[in-house]
Amino acid sequence: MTEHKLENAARPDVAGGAEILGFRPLYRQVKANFVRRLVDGSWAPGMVLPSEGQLASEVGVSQGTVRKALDELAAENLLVRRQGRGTFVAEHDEQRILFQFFKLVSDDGVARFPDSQVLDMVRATSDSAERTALNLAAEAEVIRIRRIRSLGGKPLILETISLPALVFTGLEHGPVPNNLYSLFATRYGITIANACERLKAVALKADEAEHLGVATGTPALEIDRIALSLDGSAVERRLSLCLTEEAHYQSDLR
Amino acid sequence: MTEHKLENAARPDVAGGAEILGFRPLYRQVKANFVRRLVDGSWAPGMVLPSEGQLASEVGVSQGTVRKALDELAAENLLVRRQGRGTFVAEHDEQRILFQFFKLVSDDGVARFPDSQVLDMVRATSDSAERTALNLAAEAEVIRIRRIRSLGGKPLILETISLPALVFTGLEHGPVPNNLYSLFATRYGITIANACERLKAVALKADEAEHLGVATGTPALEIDRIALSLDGSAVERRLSLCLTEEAHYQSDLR
DNA sequence: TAGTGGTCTAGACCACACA
DNA sequence: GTGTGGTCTAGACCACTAA
Repeated sequence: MTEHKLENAARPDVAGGAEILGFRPLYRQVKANFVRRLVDGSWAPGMVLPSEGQLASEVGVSQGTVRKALDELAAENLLVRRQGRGTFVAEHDEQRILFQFFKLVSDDGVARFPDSQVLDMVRATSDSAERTALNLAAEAEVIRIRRIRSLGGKPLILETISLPALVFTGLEHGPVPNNLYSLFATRYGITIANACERLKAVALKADEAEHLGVATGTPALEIDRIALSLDGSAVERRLSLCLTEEAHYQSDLR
Repeated sequence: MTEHKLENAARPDVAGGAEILGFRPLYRQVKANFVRRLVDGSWAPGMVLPSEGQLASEVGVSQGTVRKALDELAAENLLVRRQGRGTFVAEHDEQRILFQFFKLVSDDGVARFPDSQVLDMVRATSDSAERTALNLAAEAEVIRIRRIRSLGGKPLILETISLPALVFTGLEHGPVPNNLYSLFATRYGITIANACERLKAVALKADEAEHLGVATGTPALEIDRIALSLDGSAVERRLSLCLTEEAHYQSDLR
């Protein structure tokens, strides 16, 4: 049986162990413990977790404390809880991507997943923007993928994806699936947990415009995404140029 | 003393009252009760709420149930909880607006609140876009405000705000503060709870460009915001044209 | 019918703010 | 010190799912 211990014995912080770092609630430690299992792959996407009671006795806390840890992970979309069935490790299926990461929606309100057509894929020395985005050392190499994404046969997005070559070894040989994040998970054990995007309006350059079948200078929405893995490290930079004649970026402020 | 009752007596749903609508947890009813107090103004922005224990005995449930309702409201930014001090009704101060509603950030990463200069303010018949956004009847009137928002003296945003004239009576006479949402709350008792934004890239028209001091055709980020009040009704439409040479729209995907 | 997550309760204790 | 929210526990019962 695999070992999954908390920081200390029974009640680490209460029994003295958190003098400097301040107070660290038990359920946070339990949560960190669970995140570790997600990172190291002992809890893989799609799996059913043990029941709350089992987990509770395993880590030596009450069921309510386990519940609070699981609830937070579910709120972060890392787990999915279903009453009567169990708690599952979230998968990067199209539905989740569409819901969580794909904010470009057709103006008629229907959210669809675009298909993609790869233009080129190279392994090259990173440029400075890539190094900043991905926290790379000078001279580090990246795998660079360019593709066109279309909705209903109409080119909509010109996408440039940069990945650290050291992490995604061998990716440049082989096909590029439409759903990259699913590949990251299955082939490299890397879960994309969240991302931040910076949006600007830009005028398309000649070559960009040509790929999208519009005139040079056409305004486009530039989305500069940095995707973070479960452990918080930047693992993907994705620069998208989007036509917004018949689509828009949906942002909900709560 | 004001009356603040739950739907039924002690345990409405458990004691039979939720046959058709399905199950409605007690803490949701408590939450709805609390939202009502926020809407009708008996809990006004800035106020301290009674303690959890007091609320619990008032509505006749356990402290844990009240806690769960309060926690959800805090998660929705309607309340602010501070350990050792109490639970407060959220205010629309600059900090909150900056954090919750203002997503345009200078590229250097410093988030600042822009000043604004009103171009004009009229009361007029709504156009069709405004009627759709605000759910207005044909011929309904709106108050329309146009203003320039600047950061460090540099024009950044051309903003057109449309408000239902029937709701914001008399607003067109009188000064327009920089922080409109605070005015909505204090003068009209309307709390902006959340908003949704649709973003596009557009080319500036001649008059728009002139106001912003750039060339006609310059690409701009168009933000079409619909702001909803606590009760879920659309109370503001705000169309912003933003220059994104030195700023960007920050969107975090979790 | 058995097992899971979801709700509700009651009580103890901890961390924090303020007078 | 006193009062607040925050954590942790234990146990009962409810709602949902699947066998």
